[in-house]
Amino acid sequence: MKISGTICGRPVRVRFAPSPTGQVHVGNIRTAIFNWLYARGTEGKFLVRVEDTDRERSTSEAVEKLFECMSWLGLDYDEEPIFQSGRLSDHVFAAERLLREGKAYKGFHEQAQGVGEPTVFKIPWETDGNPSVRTRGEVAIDVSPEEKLTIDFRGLTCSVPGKNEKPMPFSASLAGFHGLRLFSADGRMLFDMESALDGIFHECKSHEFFKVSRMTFERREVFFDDMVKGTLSKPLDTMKDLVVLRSDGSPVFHLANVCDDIAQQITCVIRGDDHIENTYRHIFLFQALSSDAPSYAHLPMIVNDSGKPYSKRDGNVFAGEFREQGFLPDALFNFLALLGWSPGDGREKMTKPEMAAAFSLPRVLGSPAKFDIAKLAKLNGQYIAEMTTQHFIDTIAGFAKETARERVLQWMLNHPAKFAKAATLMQIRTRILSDCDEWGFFFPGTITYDPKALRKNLREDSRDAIEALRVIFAEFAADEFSAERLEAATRGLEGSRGLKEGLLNRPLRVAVTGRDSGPDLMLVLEMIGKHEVLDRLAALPPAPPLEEEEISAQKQWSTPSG
RNA sequence: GUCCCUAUCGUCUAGAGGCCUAGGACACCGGGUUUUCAUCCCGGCAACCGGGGUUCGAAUCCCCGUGGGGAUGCCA
Repeated sequence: MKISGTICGRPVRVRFAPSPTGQVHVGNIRTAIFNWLYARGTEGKFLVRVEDTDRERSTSEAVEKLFECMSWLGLDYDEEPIFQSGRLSDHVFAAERLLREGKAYKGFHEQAQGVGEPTVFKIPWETDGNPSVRTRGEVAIDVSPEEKLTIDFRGLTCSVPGKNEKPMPFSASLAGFHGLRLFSADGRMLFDMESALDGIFHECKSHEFFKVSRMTFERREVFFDDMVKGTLSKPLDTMKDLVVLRSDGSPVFHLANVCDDIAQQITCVIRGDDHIENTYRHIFLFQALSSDAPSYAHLPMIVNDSGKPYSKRDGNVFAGEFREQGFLPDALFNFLALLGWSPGDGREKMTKPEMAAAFSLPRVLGSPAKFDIAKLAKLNGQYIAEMTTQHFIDTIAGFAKETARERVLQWMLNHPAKFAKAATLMQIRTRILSDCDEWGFFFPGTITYDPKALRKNLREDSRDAIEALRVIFAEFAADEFSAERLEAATRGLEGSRGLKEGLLNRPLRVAVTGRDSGPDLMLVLEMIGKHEVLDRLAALPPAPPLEEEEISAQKQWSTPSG
């Protein structure tokens, strides 16, 4: 049973609106995922809008990467994507309309000669009957009397006492100051804006005051019900008018974004909570353009260990990096969906349809989440473990091709049967696909030795035993080189030398594979084959000396603490 | 400075006033299985930021702090 696909009767339409900057950040991916989940869970539409107005960074290559990333993750979308750059005339037209209707004005500051003036959207003065604005009551604010206070249709500018009474510049749109009155230090009223309103708005009158030490006004605030965070609000007297068209006539993000949301008939904007401040202003823009503001859901950010936005410095950030390291798209999708959201019943590993069915915006957390790569790796390993062996082999093969892993490709090409067998043995211990780089010991050729393993497991006595095993193994016919016989021979030597059963396994493993852990040793030996095993046993390198780092680490360990 | 958002184990989270002796997962530590490792199973460690209220009762509601983040652009 699916949730109804409508809000107030309108079918759900959400969008993913990334800027194509070459790489797709995990934060953006998660935003896309939440949008997608919401659309799919409500039988709504998931749309894409490429916000490519930053021409410096937006290249066709970047756009291509973006779509490639979405398809990799299985983020299928419903209508033809739109490109913001192609909608320039619409944006400029909207700005002209705002100007014509007196909802915007030209010029903000004194501009340099010869340069045009920006178009500025005015936070509307008149808000009676506006369902997004409410009154919060009378407030009084201290003003620094030594600084000038000016009022005109563009807003109020003054200074307010900060720390140590030091005047801090303050400016805001006029819309926040209904019923404004200015007072001097001795409590005398200097100005009552009510009577001056006509002059300010119709004759562009400007007022200047000195020695104002207090102002009172009726505070009003813009508010909306965020589907994630609940009711959010901001006083109008803390807001400024915003530029919608630059001096050169190009639209800024706010205008383009709102126009396009209107054009795409977006019913719900799901985006990062770094946009909350924008939303307060966008609501007025929607209204000014005769459109109902969509509902909003602001997602908490993904942060690093220090609580800062997760960035390049913190490890993998881009979809491409996860892909190259061998994370599976479904695992990454699943993991990211669980950052800030949970189905509430303890389920973690879920399919896309399961997530879509369980997803709901009110269940999304309001607080930021840290990116824990270890948990992703575990989940990725689970996805790998649950593949059929054939699927795993195909996945590794595809991955090796895609990431141009020459060595791995050579193994596949030259020893297909052995490769398949190696994959079978390694699947359960693979967490990320790039782990396949470590499979070299299965195949003929030089192997690398873990120096620590070599030192620990191949001292003189065990080297002697290994040599004895080599001689025994050499007696085997090639077709007798089976796990059972190898096992029997090894156990036999241990018996005759009075060694504990199994004691030779580790030295033997290190001698042949270069490492001290891995799949069943005898199976591995059988796979590698008589010829190669004997070669390696004969060419055993000496144990390397302790490296300096390790020595100092050992010293630290042996130092009694406290 | 001002404004906005935010606060449960190290991490992701469950938690809608009494089901809470705060549950699960990852990580970590022990034990079992595996002659290793991994998987799997069992167990352990480990949290309600602080202070005030409201209430018979607060992790949960309110206020004030504090910490973290964001905004304060003719960036997106």
